[in-house]
Amino acid sequence: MGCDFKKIEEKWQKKWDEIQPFKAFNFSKKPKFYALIEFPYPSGQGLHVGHPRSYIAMDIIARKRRMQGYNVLFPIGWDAFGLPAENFAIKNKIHPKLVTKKNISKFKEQIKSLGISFDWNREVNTTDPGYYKWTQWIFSRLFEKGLAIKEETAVNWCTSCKCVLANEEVIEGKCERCGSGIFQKRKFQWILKITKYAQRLIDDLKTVDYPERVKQQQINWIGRSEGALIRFKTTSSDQILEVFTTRPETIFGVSYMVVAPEHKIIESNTKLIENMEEINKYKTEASKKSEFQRSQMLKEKTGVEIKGIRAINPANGKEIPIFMADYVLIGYGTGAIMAVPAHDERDWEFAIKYSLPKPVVILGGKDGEAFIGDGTLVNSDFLNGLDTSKAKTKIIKFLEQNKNGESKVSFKLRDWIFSRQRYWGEPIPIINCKRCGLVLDKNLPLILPETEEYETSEDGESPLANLPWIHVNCPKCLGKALRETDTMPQWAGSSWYFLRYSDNENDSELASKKAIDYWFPVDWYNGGMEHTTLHLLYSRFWHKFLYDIGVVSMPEPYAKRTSHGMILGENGEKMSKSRGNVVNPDEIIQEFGADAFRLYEMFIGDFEKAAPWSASGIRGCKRFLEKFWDMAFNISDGEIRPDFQTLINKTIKKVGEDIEKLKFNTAIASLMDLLGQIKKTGKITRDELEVFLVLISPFAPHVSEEIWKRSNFEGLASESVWPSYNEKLIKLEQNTIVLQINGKIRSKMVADSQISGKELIDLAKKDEKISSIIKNQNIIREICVPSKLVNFVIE
RNA sequence: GCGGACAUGGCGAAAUUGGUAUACGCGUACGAUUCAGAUUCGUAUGGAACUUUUCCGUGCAGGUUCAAGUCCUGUUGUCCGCACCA
Repeated sequence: MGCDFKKIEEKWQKKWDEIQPFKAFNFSKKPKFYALIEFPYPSGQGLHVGHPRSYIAMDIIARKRRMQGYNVLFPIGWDAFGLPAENFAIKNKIHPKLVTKKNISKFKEQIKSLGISFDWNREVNTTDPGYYKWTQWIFSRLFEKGLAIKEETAVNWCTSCKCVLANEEVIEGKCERCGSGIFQKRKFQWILKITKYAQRLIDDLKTVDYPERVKQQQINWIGRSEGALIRFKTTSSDQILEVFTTRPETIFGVSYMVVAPEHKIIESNTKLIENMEEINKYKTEASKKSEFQRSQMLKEKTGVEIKGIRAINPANGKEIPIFMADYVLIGYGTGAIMAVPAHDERDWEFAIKYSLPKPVVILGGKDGEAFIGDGTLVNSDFLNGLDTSKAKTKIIKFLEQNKNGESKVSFKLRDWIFSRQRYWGEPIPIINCKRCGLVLDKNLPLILPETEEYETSEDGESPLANLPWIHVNCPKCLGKALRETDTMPQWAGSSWYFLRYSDNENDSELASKKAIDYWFPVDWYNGGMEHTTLHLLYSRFWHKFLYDIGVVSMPEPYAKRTSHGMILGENGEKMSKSRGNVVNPDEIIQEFGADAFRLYEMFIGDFEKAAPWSASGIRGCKRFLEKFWDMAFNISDGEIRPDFQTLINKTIKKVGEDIEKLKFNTAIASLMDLLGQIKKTGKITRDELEVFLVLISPFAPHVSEEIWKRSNFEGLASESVWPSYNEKLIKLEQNTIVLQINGKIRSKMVADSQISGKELIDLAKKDEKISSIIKNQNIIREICVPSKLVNFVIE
């Protein structure tokens, strides 16, 4: 009997839309389960075969939870602000709003064709004013609490996107999106003080269930280091040079200071500095280098001495020179360091190049290189003879007493640069008033104005700057004022979208406290590793802020996070248009059906690892479904046959446990195995079919639903009850026992699982093969693993 | 350079506390069905040899153990993250 999968799939997708078996209920007597996938950016290329890997996996989990009696929230939405839609709009002269709308409907159609059990009533869209009203609302609260500030800082500038980028968006010195080089530029920007939450973002990782590599990556990104802040007086009357160091105990080994090219000591001492020309030249050259170029040059250090001012070592009062060099970064610590060449590799190289002294203050190093280990202090006055850690404590105490420094924790994490010179984003609800300063526009949502000109200008001004929209009256003094023209980055809307799902139609709050308390935390969140130091970190930060102001009741949004691997092209390379190895899910579904597609994506390999697509691999999944279809109409009334009790109970256990561990590939393998065993008998009983249908339905829901219906089971397969297994039935009455001599397999036998170890050994000795070997041999040891093996050790 | 992960047939991959290595699928070969092809079904499929049997096999070299894909030490390779972070 053939099977028209396409027709069946359409039929059940329509039916599910009507009956809505996947609707989540706010407040229910059932236990709640919140399953979340990263909502997609609806790009013009449509759905990629990589997207569904996450959706199908969470769909399987969501479907299983519903069958286990949970009130499941499994929502989807659209992360629709962002550059690609805008670039497409510019190129094709279509408003990004229209492009986005079109893309969303395409995505929606594609996702629906996969039969994912999303609750479509909960759909959200970050570009909807009813949604971004609340994104702006959160920004406003951040502003009120002083966590959103406008400041001139060094920013990453992408010349191609004509836009600033957050630190997290710079990958190997290049733009995350377009791959162009990034230059450092000073600019007034909106900044979110994520660094205020750095410690908590590390600490609370202990309270959540994330993969170890995700935690580690976040910890490394935040980059906590303990040390001291030390203030060096200078020969310029009121100029103090502040440095951060993790090795304050080496202070007697300081032979010079270094400041970053962007350091403000230059501007405030132009009169004292004797070689301004030389310095300005160095500064200009440094600013011309992109961050990528700067890191490519690695350890080749350059610098220039700042003549005219010297620093004074607070430990011994000695005067030392100050250099400017681009191996010191303005963005980390204080943008200045105390250089200890004998005990720091970078300072060592610099000191060699510029013939500076390298006084040794810790014993233990070799000649000709910097010693960075621990040891005993020498040449260090009152620290002499102490070991590194004691010296550290003592010097910090000394500095504190003299008010020249204190212990300090520093983070690599930089504040989040939050403004973008772009059209297609949430307007920042701030009004610039000459009299009142920055004033919140409380009239939300602040609607993104209509325009035909959404191209960024050459000078890097936002397209909004040219619109009459910017003229507004100050809400405080009612005088003439101007609107902020930068927009928020794409990461804004996605930093809280999971909250909106809990109560997506609320227009008086971002979501009611009651709904949030009911659904949160998210029980299981699956997403890509590429978001570990972007969305995942940003959203944890926002959630903590919302916790602090009482909007949410727990400090972490996600109880459990997992990550899927990428789906690669058939050649094992990353799928991309330019490589010509992109697989279009529409074509696959057209040819093999959604169920085969779903099965194959889960069967392809370890869920957490990258896996290459295989056109022939999906064929096997399709065959399996066809076999199943044929079998299901070769049904005979009756219970589970005794011969199948063990295997079926085992399979229930295996499939259930494997789903929880994301081992979808082995869950499917065990279903294939079971079907193969049943098929050998030429028929399937009704009870066997029922169990099999329930187990396979999360993986292949359409065909399961159809067979369920045709076999006259009650209701929907999607609403059936997940079976339990009987542990007693899993244990075999008889086992194959492996018989070994000196650890090598020599024979096998079948034995009752009840019999004792001693009896087993006796039986083994009687085995024909074994007895012929051990005859005339000295048995030194007899080892028995019940119901598994017997091993005789002979000389 | 630092941190993390991984290494198993022709391919994607399985393998509980150390206890039958290669489950399941793909591919391939042969056979059946067919006018033929596609599909489907059946059988076989790590390597080697003197083939009812034996030996060798989980990147490489050692070690622990009655027993190692699994544990330990060293080593090579691949991938990922960070990268002058003071």
